[in-house]
Amino acid sequence: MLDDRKLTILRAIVTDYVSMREPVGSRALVERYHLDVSPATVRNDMAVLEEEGYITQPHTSAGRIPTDKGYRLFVDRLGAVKPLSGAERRAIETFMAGALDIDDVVRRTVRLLAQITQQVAIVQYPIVYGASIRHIEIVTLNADRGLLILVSSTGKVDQHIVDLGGAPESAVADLRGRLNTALMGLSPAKAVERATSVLDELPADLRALGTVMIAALLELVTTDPSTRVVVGGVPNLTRFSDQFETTVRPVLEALEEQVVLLRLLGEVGIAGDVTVRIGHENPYEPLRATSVVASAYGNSPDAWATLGIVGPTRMDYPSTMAAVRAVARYVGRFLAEG
Amino acid sequence: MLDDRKLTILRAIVTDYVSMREPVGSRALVERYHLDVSPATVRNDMAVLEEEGYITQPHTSAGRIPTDKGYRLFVDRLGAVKPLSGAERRAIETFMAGALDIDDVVRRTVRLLAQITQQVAIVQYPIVYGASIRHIEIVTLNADRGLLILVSSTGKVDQHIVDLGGAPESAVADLRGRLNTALMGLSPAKAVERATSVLDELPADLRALGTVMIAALLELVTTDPSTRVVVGGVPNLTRFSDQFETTVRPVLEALEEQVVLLRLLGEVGIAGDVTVRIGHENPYEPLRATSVVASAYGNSPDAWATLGIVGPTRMDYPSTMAAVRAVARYVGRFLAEG
DNA sequence: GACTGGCACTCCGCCACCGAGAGTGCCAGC
DNA sequence: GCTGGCACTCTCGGTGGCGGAGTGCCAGTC
Repeated sequence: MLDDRKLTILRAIVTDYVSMREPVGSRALVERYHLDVSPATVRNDMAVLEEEGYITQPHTSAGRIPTDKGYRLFVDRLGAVKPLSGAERRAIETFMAGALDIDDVVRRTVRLLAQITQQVAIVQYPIVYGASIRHIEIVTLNADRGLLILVSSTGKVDQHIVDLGGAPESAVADLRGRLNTALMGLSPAKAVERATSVLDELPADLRALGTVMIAALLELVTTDPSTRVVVGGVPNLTRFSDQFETTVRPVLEALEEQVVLLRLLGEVGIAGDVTVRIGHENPYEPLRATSVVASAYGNSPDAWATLGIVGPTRMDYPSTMAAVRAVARYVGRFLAEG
Repeated sequence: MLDDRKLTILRAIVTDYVSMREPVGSRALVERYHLDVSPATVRNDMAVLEEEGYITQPHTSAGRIPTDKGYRLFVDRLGAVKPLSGAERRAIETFMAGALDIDDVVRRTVRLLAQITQQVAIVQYPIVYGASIRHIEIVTLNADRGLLILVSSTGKVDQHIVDLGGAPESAVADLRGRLNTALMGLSPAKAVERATSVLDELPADLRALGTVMIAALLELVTTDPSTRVVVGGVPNLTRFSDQFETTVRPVLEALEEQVVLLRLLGEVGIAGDVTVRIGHENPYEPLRATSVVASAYGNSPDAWATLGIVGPTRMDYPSTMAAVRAVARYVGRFLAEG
């Protein structure tokens, strides 16, 4: 159905439309891409492509623009991988060098990604599957309030305010010791399991405090795990002021909701493979005029999460995909090395 | 120079322009505000107001709009304080109820502020001046890396990755003990002072580890203090799509830079007083078409910081100021109560 | 059968033009 | 000091004409 020339034409339409931002016509196509046929022939092919749903016309007697389906075919079969420029490679190296801790890595990653792709970047905090509990601390702030602090083997620190109910310092110290010996080195899942039996073994006078504490611990372990997402490069949206209602507003609204962002990043493939969701393929309806390019990152089983960018469907997919992949790989290595 | 009627007219122009979003003319003014004079008289007054720089015309034969100077006078002398609606009061109560920890309070505050004012909200993390060091913990992650954790009396937890250089667990425990006894209960400033003398008292075998650790401690205490800022309500910007270049783009760019945000919030008065910076009064040049309404919050010396909103100069100052003040007060009380 | 040149047609974008409407400044008069 | 009247200016919406870009189709050619 689609012979080579038609595919070439589709590829040309996509590249041209992305760079020129205008519907592309048959004459321009033959001239710019040295197709050795006449405009009329190209028109015939375009008619077929349109019939098949790969391209469309904004109005009669305008050039053609790709549909979501057209972009999809382009991404799947036509886009040549565009290698990163030297400057981009250097940017990646220098951006990440000297990162301090997890927070810093994530912050730098999001900036980097936004800068290279010139789009809005989203980075999810690494999920620490293989992590184990390294230390549990209970700090009393005053007679009533204390702080439960949980340190994981990956260096992540979570805290939760707890009500001590006026328990004496000795009781707190006792409980801390019990919790540490019981839970140290366990995975979160195992810790949850074990925690309830710890509760049963507690002497009566620690029972009340222990219940509160383990509830807090449970909440830390279950709810928190890196549902956190960081966003950057929002001003890049201003490049699309002509698509205010279809792109700028919906993206700004999506960025406000962590839940939406997580859904957007969700269901990406294995690390190293870039997933592209084009227009209506997005799970979040208002973003039907934008595309998401995402990838998992983190090559160790210890740290694994996703990152990506959001932009108008009319974007330079080869470059963007290359950039997302490169950043994902680099950050993955960086995390693995420590 | 400016008699009562002229002031009334200026007030009317500001209120009308803010609500109608159109230059306001003499006839409309007389009708809507029951001024007992003719349009011609109003015109004469307007001519004076224009000469004095309080209002201006977008073009000849258009109505007048306020200048920054006009808004300034309005805010200083003319704006009647608009009490919050019942719904707004209830929103404040319910939004904050059930906040878990400092992070949660800040997150809720920013949402609340954005929702009530319908503008972009900015909240700075509380600076803990009166805070003292409550606990210092050192957790070893592996042979080389450890985590220094600092808990303050306000429940804030900071951490920093440190290089243990293969020091034995006993040395780490020893150092932890020394640091805790030496620094517990001290204010950050005092702790910095004291830390260097702790270093001198260390036995030779702890010297290397101690140096690393105290450097990390110093960095935590000095650099970190709540230069963090949280932003919310960005989609509210889309209400001003007609002012894309003057409002939307510059604000998005400002939001990307923590430094800029801190400067914007900077130099506000004492808690409870709302500071308004109109247009060119802003320290950040690109925001010359927008205003900042900010207030300090936190009525205890323990926790003190600023919050505010950014929006177009054409905003409802009385309502916005009332909302900012109300939220600042409420959050202040909330923090003080614990 | 595939490609091409030619041609009629459509639609957009631009510009000029016009009239209505809103608002002003100014002036003479009360 | 205020007012009614008047001429003037400028914006805004609608209309019409025109060039250009691009298409679809058809008959003809290789």
